Amino acid sequence: MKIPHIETLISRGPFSESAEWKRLRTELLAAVRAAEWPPGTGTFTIRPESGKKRGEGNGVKPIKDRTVSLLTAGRKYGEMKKRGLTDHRGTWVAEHPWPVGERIKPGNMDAAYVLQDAGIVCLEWETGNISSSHRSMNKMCLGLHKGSIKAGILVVPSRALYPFLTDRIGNIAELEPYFELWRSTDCAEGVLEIVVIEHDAVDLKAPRIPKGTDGRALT
Amino acid sequence: MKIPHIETLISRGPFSESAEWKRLRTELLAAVRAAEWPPGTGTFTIRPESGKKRGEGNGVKPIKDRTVSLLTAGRKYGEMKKRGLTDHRGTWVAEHPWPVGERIKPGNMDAAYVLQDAGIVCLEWETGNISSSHRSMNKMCLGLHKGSIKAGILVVPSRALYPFLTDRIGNIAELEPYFELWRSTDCAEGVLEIVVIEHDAVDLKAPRIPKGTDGRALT
DNA sequence: TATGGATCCATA
DNA sequence: TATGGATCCATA
Repeated sequence: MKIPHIETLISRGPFSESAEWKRLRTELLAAVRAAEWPPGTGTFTIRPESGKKRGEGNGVKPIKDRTVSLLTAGRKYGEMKKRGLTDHRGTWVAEHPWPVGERIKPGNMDAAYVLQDAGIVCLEWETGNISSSHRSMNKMCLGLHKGSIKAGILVVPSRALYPFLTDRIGNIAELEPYFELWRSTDCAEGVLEIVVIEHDAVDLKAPRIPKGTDGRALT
Repeated sequence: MKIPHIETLISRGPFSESAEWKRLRTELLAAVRAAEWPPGTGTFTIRPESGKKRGEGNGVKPIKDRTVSLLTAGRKYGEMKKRGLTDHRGTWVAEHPWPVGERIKPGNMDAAYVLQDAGIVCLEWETGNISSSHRSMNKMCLGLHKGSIKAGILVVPSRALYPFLTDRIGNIAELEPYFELWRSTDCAEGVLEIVVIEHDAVDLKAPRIPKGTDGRALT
């Protein structure tokens, strides 16, 4: 997978300049670049078919799988907790709960790295509706505002990849008008970045990425 | 329709204390209270049937219609523009475009009041997915941040009304963890409020609010 | 093409 | 019940 652009919205304070963050960022970007289609090819080739119509084009669910599993090596927060493993310092963990919000638990992060000292680096890979990307960004901004995360990274498709995926998926173009708002987030320190992804190649003979409704009786 | 709660997130500067704002707010709340079901009854009676399952419960689209038409008296921005009417000062107008964002036009407001001096009071009635409420809030925060709107009001269902409507509709409970973030919006002046709505009564014999064919609905 | 929305899904 | 999706719709 290509990364045509990285938008750095916030980068402030000692952690943003630390060797640890540089290492984690490099690791994370390498895992994003390792996303592939079809599986096992080492590159991301998309079938150029519009995703807007029912049952056509490419679904989005499998796209992030390899990145998350490369980073976390299969460590999932919930499963580890069942086995009594609750100290994740120094590792990436999938499905890590959010440390913000008291009255309502705000769901899980796609992946998180728990720092040795204190704080969390959070990865959100957006494959939902564009409006869902706003919730992801807000969640990371809230974490930075409250000081409960040290860095937040959102991964979203480029406008070139967007038309081939399920209609109205999160994409960088529609987030741009809001950059100014997120840059102005009231936080003492931290990092907030949006990583843009794009297919390596287009091939009419590439298999479609299945949509979540395949094999299910929707008719 | 009942208004069990109004959450005032921002209220700052001269406009927030002006007689004009007090008048507009009263007008707006009266129009919200005038929402009704079934049409013509003067009260909002909901059929207590879960909206989560396919084809069951109540859709959301018609709920805001009466409020918007009472406020705007049928004035729609697009239609008036066609007839050469572009000065809306001193009136409420439906489907008013957003004055924020240059590279991408960020859609329309449900209703807006154009002030005599400068600035706009914006009403967003959220009947979309909860994630869509985040986009609405971000849009209003961006408008306040840039000074292009004077007030933003979001209308969302209470948690008591929520279960009877289409699954995952915007609701006040899921927005609460983010109040702290929106309160901290960097803006010089303005008003930001969330108006919570709830049915007046429940009746097993009330007609269902019809659902449309969006999303994963069939036919 | 572009944008806000509306509707169900998967899983804990 | 609760939460983050995933998918398709309506309209300009």
